[in-house]
Amino acid sequence: MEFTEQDKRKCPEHLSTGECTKQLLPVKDALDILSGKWKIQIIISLTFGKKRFKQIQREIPGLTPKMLSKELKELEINELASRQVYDTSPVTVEYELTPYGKTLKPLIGELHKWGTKHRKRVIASSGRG
Amino acid sequence: MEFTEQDKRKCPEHLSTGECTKQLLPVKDALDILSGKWKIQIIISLTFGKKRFKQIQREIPGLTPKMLSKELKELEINELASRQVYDTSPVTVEYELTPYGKTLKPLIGELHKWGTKHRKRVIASSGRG
DNA sequence: GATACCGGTATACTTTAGGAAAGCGGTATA
DNA sequence: TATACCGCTTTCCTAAAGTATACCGGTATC
Repeated sequence: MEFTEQDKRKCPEHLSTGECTKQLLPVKDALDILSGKWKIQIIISLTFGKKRFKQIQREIPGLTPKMLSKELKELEINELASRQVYDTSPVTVEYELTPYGKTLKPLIGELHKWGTKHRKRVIASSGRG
Repeated sequence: MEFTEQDKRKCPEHLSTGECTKQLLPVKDALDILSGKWKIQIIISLTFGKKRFKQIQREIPGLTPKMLSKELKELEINELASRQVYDTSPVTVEYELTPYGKTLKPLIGELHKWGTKHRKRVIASSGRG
């Protein structure tokens, strides 16, 4: 049996491949920055205002200092969060979303929106099942 | 030195913690489904229409059959994609986004939007640095 | 002097994600 | 008979992500 003609009708590979790869890169960039178990949780925590190290850790259950430290460094490198050291003793350190970091809000909003709907859907269907 | 009063002014923990954890769960749900190296790429590929197994693999460079198979199964379980088997021989299998899967489009749109801006920003600053 | 807070680091470990390569039954093609 | 396509699965392995635990200098509290 011959599939070639069928393929062209059902799966217009020649039309999609170029567009597809063009879409891929920026989406991957965004996910690189947001993925990982803790990063978004930290960002969300910071959307509610300045926070100190231990304070973030207390807000996010299970987060170890090693992970928090590592993630905060990455957020700093990507200029999404800033670190302020106050010359008190012992030192006070505050983390804050940068204006650039705040540009993530619509995206997080969409994640929240879709996640909420999905949650309802899953709960509803598990109730039935 | 006393930090307690300062803390209350700068870091209103009592105001944010409840809200923060409320935001966390749905966002984590959404990321659970989208994170991983291939899932979004596969979803994007499917937004351009029905695709066959090998066709998806060809469109996404580096994607092994093992990974594709695994990710497609997860997409099916989450009802984001559907699998259609045609009784030809050898068998023809087509994957397609479900209507529910298509509800991800705005979210992917935001990922794309932010990713694109970020990309420009990074390229611009690496040019300066 | 013991304890507890702060903002982390260091070390060692486990777990997970992902990659490489081969192979399966079935069919068609040379 | 050999090769190549389809839609996968299996096995083995590495690298990265994440966890557990202890610790550091400094200060304040009991």
